[in-house]
Order: sequence, then C-alpha cells, then structure tokens
Amino acid sequence: MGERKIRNMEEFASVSGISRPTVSKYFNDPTSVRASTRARIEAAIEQYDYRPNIYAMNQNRQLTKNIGIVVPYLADPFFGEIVRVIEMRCIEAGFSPSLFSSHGEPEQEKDILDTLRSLKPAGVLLAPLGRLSDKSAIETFCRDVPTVLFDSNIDGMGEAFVGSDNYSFVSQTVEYLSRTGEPPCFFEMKHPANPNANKRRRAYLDMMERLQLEPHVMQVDGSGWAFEEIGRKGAHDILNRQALPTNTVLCSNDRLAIGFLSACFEIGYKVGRSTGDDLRVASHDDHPFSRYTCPSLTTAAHDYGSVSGHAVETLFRLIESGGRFQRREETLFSARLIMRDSA
Amino acid sequence: MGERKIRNMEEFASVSGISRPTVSKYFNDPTSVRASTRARIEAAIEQYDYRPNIYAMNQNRQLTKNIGIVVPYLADPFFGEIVRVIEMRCIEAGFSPSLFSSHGEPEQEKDILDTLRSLKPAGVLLAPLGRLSDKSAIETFCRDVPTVLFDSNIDGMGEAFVGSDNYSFVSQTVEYLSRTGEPPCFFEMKHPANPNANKRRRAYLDMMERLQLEPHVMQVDGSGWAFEEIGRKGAHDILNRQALPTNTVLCSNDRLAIGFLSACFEIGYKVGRSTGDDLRVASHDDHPFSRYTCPSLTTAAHDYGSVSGHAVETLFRLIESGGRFQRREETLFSARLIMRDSA
DNA sequence: ATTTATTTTTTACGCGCGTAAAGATTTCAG
DNA sequence: CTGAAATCTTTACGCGCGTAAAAAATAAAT
Repeated sequence: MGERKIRNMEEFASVSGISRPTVSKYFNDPTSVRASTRARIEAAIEQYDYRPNIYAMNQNRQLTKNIGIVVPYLADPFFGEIVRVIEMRCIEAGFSPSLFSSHGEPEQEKDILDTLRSLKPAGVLLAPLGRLSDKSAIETFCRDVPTVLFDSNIDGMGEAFVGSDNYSFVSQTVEYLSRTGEPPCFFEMKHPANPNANKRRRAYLDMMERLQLEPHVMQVDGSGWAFEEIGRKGAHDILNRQALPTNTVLCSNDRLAIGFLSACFEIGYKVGRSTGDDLRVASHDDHPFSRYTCPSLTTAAHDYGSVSGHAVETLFRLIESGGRFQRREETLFSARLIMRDSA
Repeated sequence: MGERKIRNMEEFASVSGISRPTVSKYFNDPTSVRASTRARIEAAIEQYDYRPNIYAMNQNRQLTKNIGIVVPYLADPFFGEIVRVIEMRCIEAGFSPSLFSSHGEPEQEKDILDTLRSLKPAGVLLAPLGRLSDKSAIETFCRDVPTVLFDSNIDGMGEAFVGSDNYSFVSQTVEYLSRTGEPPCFFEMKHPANPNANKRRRAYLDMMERLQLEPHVMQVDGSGWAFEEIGRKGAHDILNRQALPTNTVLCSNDRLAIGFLSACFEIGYKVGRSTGDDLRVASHDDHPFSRYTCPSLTTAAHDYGSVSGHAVETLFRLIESGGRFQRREETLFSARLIMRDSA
C-alpha cells in the first residue's frame, strides 16, 4: 500500500511486469488473457490500486462498456425497484449502467436521448413516456444506438420490447371479480399517457364481451403523472354523483386505485369483499405501496424479476449480435393475481 | 441539414470558419468568447448538429462538467422528487448529472464512490445510507472529490451538509399533538439506518421534557429499508398487546406511519381526531403518499425545494471555490406542519 | 488616427489509451 | 523432445481534444 500512485497504464504495466498492450487487453476483457497473466495483473491492481482512465478508454473504443437506462418517472417506486435489478445485472456482466429519468417530461426524454447518444453506450434500456414521447426522436435514436424498450411498447421502435402482458392482468382480475360478485366497471384516465392503459381498456372490453357482460368504462379527467390525485378527484366526482354502475371497480393501475381508495375512505364508503362492504376495488401493477392501502389492494402483479431480467438479457444478446436483430422481438410476461382485502 | 456529418472539432471549426482553439474555448465556457463569435458558433452547431466527443473532452480537462448524485434508496419516491429538482438545476448550470442509487446496500454505496472517483466529477451530492455507510470509504472519497452531503449528515464528512432540521419537525408535531390531545408516544425502529431517526428521538425526548410530559419511546424490531412492513408488523405487535401508553402515536417517519395506519385499519382501530376515534397518528417527512393514507396523514413536511436547491447551490459555490471551504457548512431547513385527518 | 486592451489565429505538443504488426516466448499436444 | 498454436512483447501510430505561446486581428479608448 505504501507504493506511490500509478499515473497511467504505461507505469502500471512496467511496475506489474507486463506489457501495456496486454494490460490494455485485460481491461477490455479479463478473460482474453491467460489465467496466469490475469492473476498477475489482478494482484498488481490490488497492490497499486490502479484504475484506467475511463475517458481515454472510451475515446477510441468503437463500443463502450456503458449501458443507458431510461425510465419515465423515478418518483414511482415501481421503477426504482426495476432499476435496482437492472443495474445489478449490468454490473455483474461488466457494464457500467447510467441511469436517467424523464420525470414525466417529453423535453427531458429528448434531451436524455441526446446525452445518451454522446455517451456512445453499448446499448440502452428505454422505458418511454408513452403517448407524449417524441416518436421520431426515439426512432432516430434507435437507429443509432442498440435499444431494447421495456414497460411501455411503441410499435416498431427499438430492436425488442420486454414487458408485461396487459391482457393477462385484466383477464385475471375481470374473471375473478365477475366470478365472485358483480362484474366490474373500469376506472381510468381519459387521456392516459401510458400505452399500457389503452391495452388494458381493450382487454377489459374484450373480456366483458367474452363473458357476455355489459362493460362500463368510467373515464376521469386529469393529465400529468400525479395519478393518485387524479384517481382521488375522479372517485369523489363519480361517487358523489352516484354514477357508479356496479359495486365493483377495476382500476387501470394501482396508483389510480390508491387515490380511489383514499376518496372512498374520505366519503365513508366501505371497501372490501365482506358482507356489509359497499364496494369492491381491484387494480393492476402490484405497486410497492398497494399492500398498505386501506383495505389492502387486490391487484395483479407484474413479474418484476422476469421483466427486468429478460430485458437485460435481451440487451446483452443484442449487443453481442452487433446491435441488430433479424426481426424485432416482443416478450410479454404474465401477471399474477394478488388476493388482498379490497376485492 | 443536407451537410455531411462532421467528424471532429477540427472539421467543425473549418466549416464554421473559426479556429479550433476558439471552438474548444467555447465548449468549455460559451461566455468566454466574444458574443459575435458565440453566435457564429451556435449557428454552426445548429446547422451541422455537431457535438464534441465527451470522452476526449474530459480526458485532459482537469475538471469535468459532471456532477455525481448519490441517493440511498431510489424506490423511495421522496428521493425521486429530490433528484428531479437537483438534476434540473445541474443541467441549467451547464453540468451533466450522473445519478446513482445505493439501493440500501453499503457495498453498492462503496462501489458507487469508486465509480464516481473515476468519473472525475466537478462535484458530488451525496445522500449517504447512514449508519451502515462505510465511514472511512466516504471520508477518503470526500478528500478526493468535492462533496456536499444532503439528507443524512455524517459528522465532519464532506465540505457541507444540507438537510432538514429534525428538531423543527419534532417540536412542531409534539407541540401540536400535546396541545390538542393526549401527549404522543414515539414510534420508531430499534436500529434505524438513518441518523435522522436518532436526532428525531432525541428531539422528542427533549420536547417532552420541556413540556414536562412523560416520554414513551416504542421501538420495534426490523432491519432493512422495508419501513412500511416494519411499521405494520410493529403496530400489530404493540396494538395486540395493548401496549400503547397513550392514544396518540408520533411515528419517526411517514413510511413507518403508513405501515402503522395499515395495521390499525386491519385491526379495526379508528384513527383520527374526531370524537369516537381510537387513536391519533402523526409523523414526519410528508412522503408523497402520505396524502393518500386512510386517514390522510398529519405530518411535518421537508422543505423539498429549499433543501435540494440549496444543496445544489452550495455545491456550485464549492466548485467555484476550488473544492474546499474554509470551514464545513451546515444548513438546516425548518419543517412545516401539514394538518390532515390522522391527528 | 493612434494607442491599448481584448480576442482570435496559428502552430505545436501532450493526454491516456486502443490497436495494429512483427517478432519473441510460452504452452501444450503428439 | 519437437513443432504448432496460443499468448505475450516491442514498436509505433492515431484518436479527439485541451492548452500553451506567439503572432495577428479586432475592438475600445484616447
């Protein structure tokens, strides 16, 4: 530890008794050198605490070891959890993840893509804003940088999409709700930013038709990413007008449901599936907070682990394939019904 | 737009009719060149869509334009919101923020500091894990990189700390609760990871002594960052044992309170400040979800905007001062009582 | 118009590392 | 032990830009 600080790879190579090109090769891919050489280098790294200058490394390399991760809204703990898994796997595979959040702003998303382009990443995992995304900006970006979309699909963009099967969410909740009580009406935002919302509405309509039940879609106003407040206000409005066509409400997503339940509590509606309860409420996503609503929220859960795991794995395959797939891949994971107390 | 792609600054300089050193100067600081020159360069940037290679730029620059942001736990929407404000201001000031989350893991935090060091950032905003942080790793890091701590203070580390005044939180809630009903007992984790928790307990004890009231501290088991579940389990335990010394509970933070309220609902305790309610519950932080608990949570709010704004401003000053302050700065912002329905 | 201060151009070198090519060395199968 | 294959060393160049220094051009002040 008492050794003086190594200034560059040249110096490091000389003190470790190995030629610089071999050291360089090692840092590009530790498995590309003989095991004995690798051991010597790693011993020297330990001893001298040397780390190559990442800027000089990336300057000439055609492909960096960076991976970009873009999420639409970090204040949603759902994405916090996804990011955790993704980052972990990137690091395990020897990549450096760079995390960005659009914070719900299309302008931000565009700027992030610009920034990412100049980072020359080996690949990017992009969860787009959805309806508000600048489609052409994303399209251009995907042509330059190997990209896997996740969470929200945008038709044809990127080399692959990995997400959850919205039909699987809705079919399970609708089936369960209509089997155990009154068939559900569907509660959602009028102009959802997220394309999954549209898929869920269609799945609801389809399921209701299959079951030969009459569908009711309740659409509430509101824009932005403050879903809870939109759900709460919308619920107040509907409940005060007594405009609910059934005693069972299926919310498009958990954050709306959280607001809905909060309104029910404020008004004094009892939510649950016991006798004496006024209303059943269920939803989709298994948001981290959904366990702690009052009552706890019956919902359909993303397969978090599989989605993030497969997204990363797909990106690695894409990188190894040189950034292009023969044809765009789409992988959807099924939901799992989470029975709690609200329905 | 039909122009062919510019490959480097040399080419860009020649097509824009300006010498390369001047162009380089411009990219270092646009205000350092004459206004007319700046206009010509910016017109050319627009026309040719040129962006300098960030790796080559940062290689030789003594100081990059990067700013590191480290948060302890991204799945907490509190930090999502803070990050949004911080990133915005960094970008406005011409810096590139790099976001990292320790995800509650001390090992991760250490790795992030290593990564950050090699990013050679102009400065770092660090919200440490707290008790579990590797203090010596952070200390070493702060010697190498100009760092401002925020959210959680660690004595003497970094050049400055910006956060909330825990005493201000607790004094307001305790004062309010004891003025309007039974004095509160204090509900917290036995081994809190976050140093703010300790400060809040001490503030509670101090306030109770001042008011000549008997303090009661209820400590529940549990480790990790799943505060809601720890709060819920702890509440179940305490409520089932009827071990609550008063009808008023002050939780150390909102996430514990969210779990506490969920347990109350499950057991059938009515929480609120109306006649007929069994229990009053209040807390601290004004977590984004605290508005949507049942009942909505009376709490004390961080001055989010001031904390994040002042943290960024302090870092900018630190950078301009060459990375060192005469003496360590500590800035604490007062809390604001948020009256809702739970107490 | 002349002087002075400011800005830009010209020229040139260096940063830390990637990488190519040719020769030397080591490893391992037979 | 021999020879081929794999790996390493030596040498050398280039990447895109920062930046220093001196000369030239421009702007501001007298």
